Amino acid sequence: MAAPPAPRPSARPARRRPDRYHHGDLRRALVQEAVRTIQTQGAEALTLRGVGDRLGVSRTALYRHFADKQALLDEVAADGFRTLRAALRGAWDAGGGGRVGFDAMGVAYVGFAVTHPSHYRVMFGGLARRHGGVEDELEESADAFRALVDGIVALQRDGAMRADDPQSLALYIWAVVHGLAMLALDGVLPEGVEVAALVDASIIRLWAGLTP
Amino acid sequence: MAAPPAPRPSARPARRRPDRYHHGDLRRALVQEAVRTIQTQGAEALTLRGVGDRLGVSRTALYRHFADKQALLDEVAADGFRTLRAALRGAWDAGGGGRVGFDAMGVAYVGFAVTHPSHYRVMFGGLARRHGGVEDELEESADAFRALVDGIVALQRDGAMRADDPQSLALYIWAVVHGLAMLALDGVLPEGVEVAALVDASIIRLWAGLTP
DNA sequence: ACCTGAACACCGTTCAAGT
DNA sequence: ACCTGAACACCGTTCAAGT
Repeated sequence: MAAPPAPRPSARPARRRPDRYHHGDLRRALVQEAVRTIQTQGAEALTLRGVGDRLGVSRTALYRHFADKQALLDEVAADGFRTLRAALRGAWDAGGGGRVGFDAMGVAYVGFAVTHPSHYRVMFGGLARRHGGVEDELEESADAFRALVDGIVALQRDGAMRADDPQSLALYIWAVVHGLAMLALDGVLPEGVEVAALVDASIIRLWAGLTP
Repeated sequence: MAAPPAPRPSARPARRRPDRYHHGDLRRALVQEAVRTIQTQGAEALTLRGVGDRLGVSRTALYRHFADKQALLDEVAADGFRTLRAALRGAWDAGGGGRVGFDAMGVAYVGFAVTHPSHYRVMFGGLARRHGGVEDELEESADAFRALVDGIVALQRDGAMRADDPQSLALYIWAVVHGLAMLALDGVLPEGVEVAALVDASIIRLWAGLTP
């Protein structure tokens, strides 16, 4: 078995190159650490000091890569929309498209929110601010939304869904799954109501309004 | 017409009782001021110092009436649910019940969220914490939910809505309006999409799944 | 270019003290 | 009982300074 590749062999003159700067890509490391913190401890536990500490970096190092804390959160949100879009496309493909694939997308959407509650909240919490800096996030969220519209168009082509404006239908469907996700996250579902069962039942109700 | 009842006539000996402590009901004043601040400046602008200042009271006076800031927010949320419930019942009654009244409730629900965005967020943001202190808020939110269930039962009695379990139907309908409200609040609706038009179209789609 | 340490303004909360 | 002022721990952010 070959030895692991020497890490940047000529890059350290003495023993470690005085441990100059910790990261080749601190920006990425910061986002990853923020995502990890949010997922494990919640968004309110995310402090710049904590992120820096855990990365072995000063608490102001972050400002070399982000304008402020919100800019870091925007990047976290964009990352979440990328993951969500991949989950939606994966569910659609795994279901072989059609109504099965479409339903799988709905389940996958709520499933993402329920398994990443804090991340999901950050994703939507930041979108409200319409001014500069959220372009990346808006781009990614639009991409995720497009996965839904694509499914609708495919279903319409097969005559499986009514021929209304795809974007209008998509907004309505998005509202349904987003509403289910938020109700589940906010813990307002009465005792004994399983999220999965509610989602299944809702998708059946939903389809009654979507058939041609 | 009889004069209005005198407000505790013997309760103030001199003229104002040396202005001792500012309020007969500081607790209520704190909640009102918090609601006002949230409505006009947003929830992130709500600081205990600011509320105290505006009421001419020290910044720690609040702790005589609330365990902490979150307890104040819980009260704010409960107040919001009371207002929401009244708006829903009012819409139902104004529409004379039936499908017209039901649709009016949907419009009123989203309307409340859109006109009180920060308050609406506080109402749901606090519900997630299942531990002590939110009982008032849970009570009020359940009451608002009941306004919806009552409407469903009435419609079912008239044969205007399918005879599924009212609570399950109510959760589904709540998810739709809550999803619409949150999408509108989070500013993710594409340019040119009017909230009112989206709500109207959604209610039509929704009804397709609700008729018997 | 990239990172650091000290400093600043602001926050929620505690607590001994006043009436 | 109800309120106050000083103090504490914690936060995001700025900035002059280091390499």
